[in-house]
Amino acid sequence: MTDIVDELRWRGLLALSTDEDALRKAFADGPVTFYCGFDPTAPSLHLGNLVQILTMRRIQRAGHRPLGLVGGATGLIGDPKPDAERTLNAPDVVAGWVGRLRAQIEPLLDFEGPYAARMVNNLDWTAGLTAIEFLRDVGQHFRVNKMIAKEAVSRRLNSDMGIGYTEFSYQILQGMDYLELYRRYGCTLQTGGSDQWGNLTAGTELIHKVEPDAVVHALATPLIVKADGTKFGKTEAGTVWLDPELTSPYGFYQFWLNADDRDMPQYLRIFSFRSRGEIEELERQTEERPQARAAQRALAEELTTLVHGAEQCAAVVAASRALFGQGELAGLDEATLRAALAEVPHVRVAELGPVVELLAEVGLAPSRSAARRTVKEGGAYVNNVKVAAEDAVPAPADLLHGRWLVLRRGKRNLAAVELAAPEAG
RNA sequence: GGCGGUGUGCCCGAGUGGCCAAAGGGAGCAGACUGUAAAUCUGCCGGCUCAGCCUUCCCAGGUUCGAAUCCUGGCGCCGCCA
Repeated sequence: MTDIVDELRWRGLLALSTDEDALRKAFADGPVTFYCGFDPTAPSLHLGNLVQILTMRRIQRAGHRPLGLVGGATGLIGDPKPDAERTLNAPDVVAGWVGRLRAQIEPLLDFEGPYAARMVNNLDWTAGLTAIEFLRDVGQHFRVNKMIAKEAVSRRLNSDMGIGYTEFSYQILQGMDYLELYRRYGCTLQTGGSDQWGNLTAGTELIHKVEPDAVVHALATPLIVKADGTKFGKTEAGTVWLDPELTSPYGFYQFWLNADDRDMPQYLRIFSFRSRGEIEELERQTEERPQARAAQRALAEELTTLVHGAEQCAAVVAASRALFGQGELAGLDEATLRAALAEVPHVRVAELGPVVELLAEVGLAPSRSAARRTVKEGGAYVNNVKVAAEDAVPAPADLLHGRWLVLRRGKRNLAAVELAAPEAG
């Protein structure tokens, strides 16, 4: 059996750690209770958070106990960003987000058996704390000299905007979390992104001070850097969220399917639960037959199934095939067509207007002027047939099953138009 | 509080009275090529009832036949001084 540290290293998930040999020994000596925190700063987690959840899942599978922490308290304060002050969210909003994040993390961890996971909320041990207790009992262990040395804090201190006391205190709260989890559950490892390194070590340092005998560790995953230099986890539409309301399962699947070949080895290792042999085989296929996109398909299906379920995954795979199948739209039965179109932007009209109007209405073009340009450039399609004239109007005969039109702009921007059924009687 | 500077389209940035819907770059979009990838080349890149018209250059007034460009007031940002 492979050592989990070796595996994480092979997968490129190990950017920083406190003491690798000590950590390796701890893993070997028996179940390690470890935690990773997620702050409710939005109604959903995103792909960056998914790296952390899946890393927890990996460590759990290697025989260790995860604590999934949702930051009901830290989410009220805000982790300092190097470039800007965060806006504070209302307590009831944050509380609502706590519940949503929990629901996203839980299905990805195992809550049964000897290595059962547990969810915790740091509001539980901070809400009742008085200001005096906080300053005397916790504050005394933190040296401001060290606190201002942390990357995000020092960047802000050296900028014109400075940093507010609220955000400055963040690392104390996160340090307390680790100490609290050490005391409550014997937690001896915290994982997180490398941007969290300062916060991770704030915790280990605090524990070393107040629990001299404790041996605790921290482990950070690297920032994912794409081959083209752009930020990972974003599309033109913005952040890729785990919540199906914010990013449709179709959009989620398409994100992976459209990944750059050069990023595939990295993505497979970080996100896939396939064996090393299978991953290397997929990497080989990408090199030999890139046009088949075997790795993209495999990873897209694996992750869509994991996050959205097998049923949703099958639906979006079918939808993608139907919508990108070469001109076979007319051959699709209505149920398949309807399911496929449910995955793309959709508009219902009472009568068929010009193509330019439909493109703008369904959102494929930001304005009619832009839609007109697209048609002029030959980038607009109705049912996979290029629109030739600027003033073209779809004919009733173009309707699939008497009511559907598939609009496309460019190669991959799809939308559906549905003709509302005529008034009965 | 004083003095000086600055505010242009998604971002950076040129433009100091008409030839300005506004140079150039970046981002983005489309086409060719392809594999729903990357790279490259070409075109586009305020809106509209599109060979024309309408609304823009921080905001509000003013000068002028005509203002992104000049004047007055306001607001924001930056720097130096107190």
